[in-house]
Amino acid sequence: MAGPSHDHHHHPSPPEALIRQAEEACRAQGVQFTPLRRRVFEELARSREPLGAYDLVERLGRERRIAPISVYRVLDVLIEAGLIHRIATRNTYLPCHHAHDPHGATVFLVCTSCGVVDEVCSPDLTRGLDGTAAAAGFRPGGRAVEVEGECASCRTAAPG
Amino acid sequence: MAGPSHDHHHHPSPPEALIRQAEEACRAQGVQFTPLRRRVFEELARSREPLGAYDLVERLGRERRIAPISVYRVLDVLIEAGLIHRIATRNTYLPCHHAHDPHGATVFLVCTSCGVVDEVCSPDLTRGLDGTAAAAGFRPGGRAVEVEGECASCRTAAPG
DNA sequence: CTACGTGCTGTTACAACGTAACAAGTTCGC
DNA sequence: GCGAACTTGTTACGTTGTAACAGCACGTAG
Repeated sequence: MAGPSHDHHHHPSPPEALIRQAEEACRAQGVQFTPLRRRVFEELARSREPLGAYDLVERLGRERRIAPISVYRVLDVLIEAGLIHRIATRNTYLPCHHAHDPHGATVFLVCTSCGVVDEVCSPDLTRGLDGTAAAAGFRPGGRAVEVEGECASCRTAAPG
Repeated sequence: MAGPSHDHHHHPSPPEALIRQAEEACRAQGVQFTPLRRRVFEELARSREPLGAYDLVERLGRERRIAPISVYRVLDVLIEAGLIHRIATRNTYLPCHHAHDPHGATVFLVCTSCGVVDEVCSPDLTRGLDGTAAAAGFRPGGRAVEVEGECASCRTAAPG
């Protein structure tokens, strides 16, 4: 694992850029970027950490009461359109930070200390994952992988 | 990825063997293998698929009413002792099928069709995962990875 | 034997997460 | 206008997970 690698973790995009990209992606896919969907996406884009569905209910509800079901419906649409991801180990959601290689695996590095999630892609990992799955005769669907641990900032801040 | 591989998916152990191993592991760790804990583990060991906490509540409750909290407490202990795993994407639990290399990653191949979960280890994958995490300055904790897809049986049964 | 600590389970009530069913408003094309 | 497709609102409910406290079993010190 020495030498140059294609691994890279994203440089976090500013919320405005993310929102513009989301709007554009919706137009390209023929998906409506309604006010409610925009508001949900904005909250996720502006949050440092992933948010739970009820976090969104609360934040949107400060302007006008929104039912949980409405938030869940919006989240489903945004996931379907590839604009956000769901972190299953945390029941939280975060905006997608880069166009994904459809043939690559996505890894979410979830920091158990500060809660921040880094979204990375790796050809090495994709190979390892595909090889492992193939050896078991398994055909992976979306290969979204979540790994919990301690992020770089937290490691240096609180050495263990 | 051609040629011999160390990848292997487990040959499912009979429930009795699993239970004996669990009992032994408890003794070795100084953890009590109480009747309730045994019953929970037995249900998991005898099930073809992972079970949810409330599945266990129902199954154990056929003999005598058991509260959800009791089941959750037992599950926590068994997880802590390394005897079972939790599948976060499904909110279900399954017995651990092999002693884990503490330096290796574990992958759960979750079949979206039949629900069966295969637990595999792979040096290739471990390398890919460690490389990816290292590139981001991330120190992985338990590297449990869940991948959804279609298992070998379901692929041949219902070709897509 | 009593008294106390520790660990496991029971009981009750509740919090958090997620969804079903149906009504109503909007947009678009005919 | 009229209907079709889509979006959101409203109400109620189902599922998953936890808090707080009581009781019981067991060992051990006095």
